[in-house]
Amino acid sequence: MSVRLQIEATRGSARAGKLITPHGEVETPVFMPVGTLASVKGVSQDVLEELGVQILLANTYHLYLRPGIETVRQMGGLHRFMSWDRAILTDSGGFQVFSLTDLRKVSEEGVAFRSHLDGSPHFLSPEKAMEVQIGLGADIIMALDECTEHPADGQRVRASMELTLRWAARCKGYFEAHKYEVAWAESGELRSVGRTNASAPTRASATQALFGIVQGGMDPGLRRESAARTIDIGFPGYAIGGLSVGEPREITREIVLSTLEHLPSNQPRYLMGVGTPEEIAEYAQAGVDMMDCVLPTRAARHGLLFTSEGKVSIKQARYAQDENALDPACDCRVCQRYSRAYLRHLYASNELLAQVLNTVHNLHYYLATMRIVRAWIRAGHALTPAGTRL
RNA sequence: GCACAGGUGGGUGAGUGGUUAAAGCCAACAGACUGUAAAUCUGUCCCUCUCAGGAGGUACGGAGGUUCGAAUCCUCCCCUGUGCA
Repeated sequence: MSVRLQIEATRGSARAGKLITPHGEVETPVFMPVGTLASVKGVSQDVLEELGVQILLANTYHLYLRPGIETVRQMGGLHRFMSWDRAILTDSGGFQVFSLTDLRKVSEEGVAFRSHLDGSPHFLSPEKAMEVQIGLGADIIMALDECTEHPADGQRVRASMELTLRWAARCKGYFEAHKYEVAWAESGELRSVGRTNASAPTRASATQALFGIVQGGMDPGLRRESAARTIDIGFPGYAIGGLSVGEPREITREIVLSTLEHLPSNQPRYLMGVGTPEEIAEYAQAGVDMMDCVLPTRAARHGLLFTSEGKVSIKQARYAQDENALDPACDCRVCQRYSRAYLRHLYASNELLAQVLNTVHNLHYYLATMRIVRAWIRAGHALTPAGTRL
C-alpha cells in the first residue's frame, strides 16, 4: 500500500500520529524543511538528522534542470544521491508556475518554461512531472497544479482550479500506470527501469505516494468544490495549495480552516508553504498534519531569527555587545554555545558560519514548536499563548 | 631643491563653469522575506525646520580672486605620491 497516516491521538480537530513512508515513520504534525536543490541551504544532512528532521522537501523543476533527472537516476535516486535515508517529498513544479511567472506560459497541455539558469526551453506537463518525480523517487510526490496568483477574479480562479483538477486526473493516470518504474529499492539497487510495469512491485515502488492539491483561490466555495472533486479523483493524501501568495494572513487562516473541514479525516493533510512559527502551531492545532516553508531557512540567511521572545533581527546594532544567548530558552547547539554579539559579528562580516548557525537555530525552533504541539495533542492539556510561541 | 601627478561627503571614486547636497560602489542604519530565480530585495545615509510638497544653512585641502554663477578657471600657501638631483 501507499504512504498512510496512522492517527494515534486527537484533540479537537488536531491529530497526532505517524506518517508511514518507505523511508521510515514521520511523527505528525510535522514541519518539513525545504531543500529545493536537494540541499537545505547551509545545513548538512548529518546536522539535519541531529536536529530531528524527519522529512525534507525537494523540487521537481529545479532538480530536473540541474543536475537533471538522468543523473539522479544514475546515482541511485534522490535519497542515495543526497545521502538522506529519511523521507523526502518532492514538489511538482506547480509553485514555479506561480513564482516564475515571467518565464513560463501555461496551456491545457502543461507549462512551457524558459530555464532561469540558461534560458533554454522546457515543457512540464502533468505526465512529465510524474515521470520526473517517479525518477527522483521521493516518498511523497505532488500532482502538478497551477498555484493561482492573488489577486485574481472569480472567473480566473475557477478556470485555474478546473485546470488543476484536469491535471490532477492526468497525474494520477500516469502515476498509476508507471509507478512501478521507481528505479531503486530500499537497497539502493537499480530496479525495473523499463517502461512497462510488468515487474513485481518492490517495497519502494509499492509505497511511493502521489498527493493531490486543492486550489480555489480565496473563495471558500471554490475551495470546497476543489476539495470534493480532488477527493473524487482519489489520492492517499491531500494538500492545500495556493496560499501564502500575498493575501492577508486573516484570509489565509479563513481558507485553511474552512478547507480542512472538507478533507478526509483519516488521510494526511498537507498545508503547502506555510508559515511563521505562530502559524504552523495554529494550523497544526487545527488539524494540519504536514507543513513546509522556506521562511525559517531564508529568514535565517537574512539575519532574522525566531525565538521564544519573538523575532530577533540579529543584524541590529543593539546586539553588537550582547553577551546573551540568542534565545535563552532554547536548547539548540547555537544558543548553547554562542552569544548574540558573535552571531551579529558573523552576519555583519558575511561569514558563511552565520548562515549555518542561523539556519540551525531557526530549524530547531520550528521543529521544537511542532514537538510541543504534538505533545499538546497527545497529552491533552491546554497550550498557553506563550507556549505556542516557544 | 626641481619636475610631474594628485588632494571631493565615514571609505573608495565620478564629476572639469550652471540642470551638483554632489553618480556608482562599499561601510553604516532600518525594514521586508511564508510549496526558494532569494548569502536576496527595499529604504535611509551633511545639519536644522517642515502644512511632508518642500524651506533654509553649511560643504569638494586653506586663503584670496575671476564670474550673474566655481568642486570645476586664476594666484599664493599647506599636504600626499612618483621621478630626478
